[in-house]
Amino acid sequence: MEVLLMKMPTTDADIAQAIACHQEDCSPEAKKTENRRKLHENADLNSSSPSHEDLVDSKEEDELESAKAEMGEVMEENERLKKMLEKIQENYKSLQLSFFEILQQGAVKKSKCSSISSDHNDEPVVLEPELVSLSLGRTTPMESVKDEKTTSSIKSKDDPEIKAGLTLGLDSKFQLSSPQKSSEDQVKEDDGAAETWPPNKIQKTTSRNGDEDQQNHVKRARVSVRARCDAPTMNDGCQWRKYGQKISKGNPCPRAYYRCTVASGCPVRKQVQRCAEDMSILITTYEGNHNHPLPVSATAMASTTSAAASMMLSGSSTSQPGLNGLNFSHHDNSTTRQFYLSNSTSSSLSPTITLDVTSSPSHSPLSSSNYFNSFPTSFPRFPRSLNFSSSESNILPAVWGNGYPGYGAVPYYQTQPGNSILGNESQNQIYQSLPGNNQQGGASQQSLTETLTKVITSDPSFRSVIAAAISSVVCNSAKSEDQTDQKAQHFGQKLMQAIVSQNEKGQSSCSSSYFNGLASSSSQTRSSLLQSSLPFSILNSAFKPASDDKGLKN
DNA sequence: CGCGTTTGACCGGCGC
DNA sequence: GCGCCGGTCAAACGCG
Repeated sequence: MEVLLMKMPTTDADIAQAIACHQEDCSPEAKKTENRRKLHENADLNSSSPSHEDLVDSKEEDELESAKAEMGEVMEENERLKKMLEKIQENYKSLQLSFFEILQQGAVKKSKCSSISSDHNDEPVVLEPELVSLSLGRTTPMESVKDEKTTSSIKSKDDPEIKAGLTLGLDSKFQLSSPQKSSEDQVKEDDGAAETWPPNKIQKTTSRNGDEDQQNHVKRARVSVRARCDAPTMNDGCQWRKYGQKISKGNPCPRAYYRCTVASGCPVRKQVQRCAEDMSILITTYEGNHNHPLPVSATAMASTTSAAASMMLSGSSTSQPGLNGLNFSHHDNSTTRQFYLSNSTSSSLSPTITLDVTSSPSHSPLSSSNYFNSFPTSFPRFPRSLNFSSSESNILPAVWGNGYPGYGAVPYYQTQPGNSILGNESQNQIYQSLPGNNQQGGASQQSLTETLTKVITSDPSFRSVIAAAISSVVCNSAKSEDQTDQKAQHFGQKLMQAIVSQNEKGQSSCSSSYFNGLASSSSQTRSSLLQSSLPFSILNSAFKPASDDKGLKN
């Protein structure tokens, strides 16, 4: 049983090995041999005192009897253990089968759902069977359709979103726009369709099932990026239009609401707000997925946020208590990286993952822990946070922060006294050196891309995040017999290997070890692990043929 | 004139 | 039921 306690057998080979080990250690044959050896030793010793021969004989017989009895017991126990092992093995297999059945059922539902949606919207809607697993215990696709129907009937104003194929609204459909994609044809990052972003729309839906309602809430993932930034907004490569501003409670700085205007009907929104305790920190919260091709420079940010969201959702998509609530934390030489996975049953309507790309925590008045504690008003439980506070990522916000003069309000570095204490001259230099009328400026965006690339390749946490997202594609592809998917799978595996090797070369991190742990398992174990612990739809659009999105408007 | 921002009103959820 | 709060809308306004 020690074997079982130490390591659950995950494959048939493991189980067989466990049984073999157990037999080797505790088999009656082994015991018998041992007893015989002992008896022989005793006999040798006793032979030196023939006067006690009779006594010895009777003793030997007694010992023999007791040994036999002991052997019998051991054999019985061994049999019991064998049976237990077999039972466990059977249970494991049946559970595995059930799991895959659930996945397949989800796929069928999703397909039906998509077809219904396409009928409803008069727009071709891409079937995304890969997204199926995401609804694992979270939400049913049908419910999403219900949401959209309700929405469309209640709020016809937002029809563009719906017409654009905005069905199956799942915020969880954060998808990574891969570098390949951006370098190629800029296929649609996401049929983004999948967003029913405005929370009130979802909230409007009268869910008959509280559980499903909760599931919807859980799926509404946000990615919040904390960055030192002088500009009113970060230049993430997208075009944004401000549609509102509010003074939120507990923060003297107004929160600005932006909507993506790259394509009409794009459901992506972002909220921009200065950190109350450090005006130099800009908190940008992204929600939703773009339903249009993104500029090259925008794919970097989209990829980052999508991958981060995928990590978070990978935690929320499983109901294992061991995963949710985990606090992965690692300390390297100079920085602390933290990855909080909150309980999936969090009361927070929008689980948020935070990418902290501010300078080193020691430079910021907000240490990571303080930062987390500063959240309770909006996210009462544990916000999920990826803290990329490191010196090398320090320049990132500056690049993001070159801003859109045409979009932003009065720059905060002019109006906010707090910014006068910014000790980040390099940021200002970068910002000021950028062309004033640059909106999709090549230079700045190139530098953004380069910076992001730097960060991604230098930060093991980032790599892990992306690796996790990639792995989801690999898993999806593994289930598909489609040749394209197999290619994608092959590519994903290569990429994973590359990332893992990068991680191994670099500093150790919790995230990387997390990923390495997955990668170092046997392939069978790994695939099952990944399937059970990671989101399955994060990256799919990245490998989707561009034609898949041709039905979308814009 | 078109486009984007501003800003007060409005809406819905949530807690008491 | 009421008030608070976050989020959105849309008319008014400004700018090029």
